[in-house]
Amino acid sequence: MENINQLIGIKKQKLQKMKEMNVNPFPNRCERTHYISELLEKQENFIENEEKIIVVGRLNAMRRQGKVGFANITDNSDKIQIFVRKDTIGEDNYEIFKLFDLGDFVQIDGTCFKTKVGEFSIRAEKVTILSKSLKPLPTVKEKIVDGRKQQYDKFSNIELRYRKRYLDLLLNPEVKDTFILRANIIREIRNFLDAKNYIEVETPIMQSLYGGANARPFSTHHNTLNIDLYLRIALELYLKRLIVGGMERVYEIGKNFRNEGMDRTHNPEFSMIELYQAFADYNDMMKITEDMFLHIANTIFKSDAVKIGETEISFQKPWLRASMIDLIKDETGFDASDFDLTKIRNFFQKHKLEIDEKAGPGKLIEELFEHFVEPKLIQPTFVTDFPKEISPLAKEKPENPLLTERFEIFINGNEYGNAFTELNDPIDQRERLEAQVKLREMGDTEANVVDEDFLEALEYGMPPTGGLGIGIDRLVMLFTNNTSIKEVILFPQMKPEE
RNA sequence: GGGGGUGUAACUCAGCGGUAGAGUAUCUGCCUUUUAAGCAGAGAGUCGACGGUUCAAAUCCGUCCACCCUCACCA
Repeated sequence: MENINQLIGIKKQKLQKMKEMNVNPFPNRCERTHYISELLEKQENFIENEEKIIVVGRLNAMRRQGKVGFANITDNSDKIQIFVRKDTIGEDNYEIFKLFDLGDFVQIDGTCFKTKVGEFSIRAEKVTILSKSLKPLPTVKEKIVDGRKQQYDKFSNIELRYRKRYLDLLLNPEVKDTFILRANIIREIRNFLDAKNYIEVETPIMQSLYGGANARPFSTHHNTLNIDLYLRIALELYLKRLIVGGMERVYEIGKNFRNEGMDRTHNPEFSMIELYQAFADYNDMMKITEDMFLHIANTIFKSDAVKIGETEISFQKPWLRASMIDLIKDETGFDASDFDLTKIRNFFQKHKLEIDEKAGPGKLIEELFEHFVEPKLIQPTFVTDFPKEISPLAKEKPENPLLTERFEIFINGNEYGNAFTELNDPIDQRERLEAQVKLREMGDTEANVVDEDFLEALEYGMPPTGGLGIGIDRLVMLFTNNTSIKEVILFPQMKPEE
């Protein structure tokens, strides 16, 4: 502790010296004629014209040698070496230069040239402090070995990286790349849907009733209204109201909040896209899913596939499609199609799996799927026909009332999305939600609640509709080859320090 | 919640019962084309927190905290 204060003290002294020299260490304005990347792209031009240029950036390396010095500065576009010579910039300005620290933001006026060893650089004619850094940035040194960048003392402490993401972004360029990719992926989702005449909407995050998923909510309180509110756990029920309202194609990209455990694939607040299309069903949602993933892969990665470790995941159509019950049968030989609870429980016992006594056959079938099948679904797969018992918002299959027209998307052993032919029969919907309430009374804290306003909307009439939800964070993980959700969320949830 | 791991200087790490170490960063000196600049020197630490064992604890033991991995729970 003493030490860091000492380092800060030294920097404050330099700041004080600048003030004594009548130099404002935090000026209000600066100038810039070029981004660094613009100089690098047309190096020869800038050298030949001897054009006066001005760049701004953060100082991230300094090699001073007597009356001359080299430094590297970085802006949002790239980095460049600057060459500062006492004879050129003058004695007073050189005194300022000597007070520069790593981490300072500076403005460099000068011209471009190549050094003796051939590095494209800026010969400074004037250096200006733009913002003095008081806390020492961790130092990461780089060296190019055989054309590859070798880093030394990389800023790699995971906890520090997440808690101080600004340092992570600054010191680990690949982290910034991940979040740029995230932004691009979301943009391409929008482009894809906008081109199909979907309307992007925003629905309430604070809701007096929550629904649309099985999850425990966060709750809060509105003082003026004096009511308790919940943070949404899904977008679903409000988007369906819009379908009732005649918006035939809608989507929303936004955060959901679930008051549950956290791990490599779960953050309490996470981003989802949900889209709904009137006069469509879950088959249409499969097509949209395939096309959307392909669109992202094609536009951003110029490819139909991504590589995860040694595995290549191909998004080429058509993806595999198989029903949950068939997949279980293929994998284990067990036929659960009759939903015989005793038979299913016996199968659980045979495999020494823990049985949830309160669970019905549908829930247990899902558990069998998760245990035996899910990890093996590597290539993109639509797992279809979920038990009705665990799908309270999905329409049942006409030929089998135990099942629904629902699918989930599985890739590389993980779930990426959920979709169904939406239940639009208000009487059936009421029964399903009331069944959920019974589950809640039996202690299931994640069961749905009855949303009378939503049911009323259905009573006015909702057209046949297909709906689809995809986890944005996991999608980004997939496309950026990350195994932790914290790597794709800028500020993941952390316990407070101290 | 169970199991395993990590926590030492601003950063990256070594040390694992006997006076707290290295590299980088910082400071001082020398140095007008360096690039992980160099050379010489200096300063910098409640060894995550609190207890215990011991003549002696960064090191052994216990409790707690944070983070990571994993299983369970959960989308």
